Amino acid sequence: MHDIRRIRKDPNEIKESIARKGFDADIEEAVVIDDQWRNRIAQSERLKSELNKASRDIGAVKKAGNDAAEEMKAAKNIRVQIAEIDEEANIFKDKRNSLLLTIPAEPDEKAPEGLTEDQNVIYREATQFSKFDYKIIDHVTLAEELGILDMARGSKITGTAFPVYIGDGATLERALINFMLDEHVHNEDYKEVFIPFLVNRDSALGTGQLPKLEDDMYYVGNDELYLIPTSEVPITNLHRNEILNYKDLPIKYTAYSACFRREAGAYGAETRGLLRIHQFNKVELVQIVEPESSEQTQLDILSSATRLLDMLELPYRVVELCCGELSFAAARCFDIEVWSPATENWLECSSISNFRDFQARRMNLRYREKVGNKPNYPHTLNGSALATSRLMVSILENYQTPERRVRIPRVLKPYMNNLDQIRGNHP
RNA sequence: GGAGGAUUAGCCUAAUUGGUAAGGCAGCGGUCUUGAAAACCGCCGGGACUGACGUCCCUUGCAGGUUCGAGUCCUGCAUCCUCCGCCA
Repeated sequence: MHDIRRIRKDPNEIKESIARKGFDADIEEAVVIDDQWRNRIAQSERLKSELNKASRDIGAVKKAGNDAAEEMKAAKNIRVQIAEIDEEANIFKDKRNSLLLTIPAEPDEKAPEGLTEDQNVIYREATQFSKFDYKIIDHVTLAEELGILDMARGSKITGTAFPVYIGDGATLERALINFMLDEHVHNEDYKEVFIPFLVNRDSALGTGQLPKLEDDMYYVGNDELYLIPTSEVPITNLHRNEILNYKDLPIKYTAYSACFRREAGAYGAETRGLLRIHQFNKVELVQIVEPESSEQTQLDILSSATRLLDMLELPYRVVELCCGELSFAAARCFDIEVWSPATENWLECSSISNFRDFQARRMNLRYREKVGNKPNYPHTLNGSALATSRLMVSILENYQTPERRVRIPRVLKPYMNNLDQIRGNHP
């Protein structure tokens, strides 16, 4: 949520800024409503001051054994006035806040201009491609042939685009997750957390999934809970409504979670097999840092993620999103894309975002630079490192042999009982 | 799910029949000291207004209610503890 004081100072600054994202918002209206709120609050506080004084006087009169009926009557009158004014104040406050909650984060100065995908910028050119002198078949055909993936049964037990991994496929999925977590925890200094996969409404509002993405989340009505679309939501919200000590920063968390996305309206060729599924696995990195260091932190997270792809020896490139492609809460974002040789497509397997103070403000997350100082908003960042489903696609295709087997990437072998190849049903 | 108890600022602990949150520890700044400790002084939940000094409002798990006035009384909810029930 944006700083209403800043908006009041210069409504056009934010208006122009979010226009880079292709957004428009009635910011003047928010200021008008805020004026109304301020007006009521000032009145209310003046009356409360009067009431407090009157009450203390009544106490003194009664203690002295005198009658205070008149004074009590007057005081009651003040209370009634306060109730009326507070009610109005709350209406204005709610109205102002729900308006503010629909205004997206401002893009970073460095975010490239543009509103559509083709205006994204290649931030880092593709790494070395594998050369094949035989035909590579696509991941679904191969995986189902090998018997390590079963889309049809997933569809039977749950619905379309809920994959079932079987045998070495299931082990490979688990190997990827464990490999990535181990790297972040043991070869970097992230703290591992295991979080709930359902969150309440306040959490989803805090990181900015709500109100905009309501239709993209699975909602459990009985308990008013949302299935998480990413572990960013529970992890970042761990410190919602807290005031952190500057000595605690940076906070670095990593977690595995299943992620659930309804992907409303998304069907077609791009959804084939594991390309776009309703439940997938992801290892996430989240950092809470002081504002001055967030730009560097985002690059750090980017290299933590690309390091995994280097180790997995998969071809990838890094794309920086233009303003219009940035998510609601993001100020700047890098996507990492792995190569699918069968379809000759780039597949997004990571998104690394700097939210600056946008999420912190929404969730009232603050830190104190020094004792006695006013609390300040930290910057929050996160990045997938990495989402497994498209890695799986890329592994199945890039590590495919002429015999239609799949070699196991070197770094994953220890996690696969030193298995060399997935042979599946092939001899 | 049921019964009983608990929740006061980072931690610990007070507050008479309802009278407007007292204190300790830790922490930070200062005086003193060669340095440190001790001692002493100040700060030590959030917010609004103000150039500043300050003034005011809110805060006893959360949300309501009763009252001139609520940590205290009433209702609902949450969390924790104990016991019972259920359960991978």
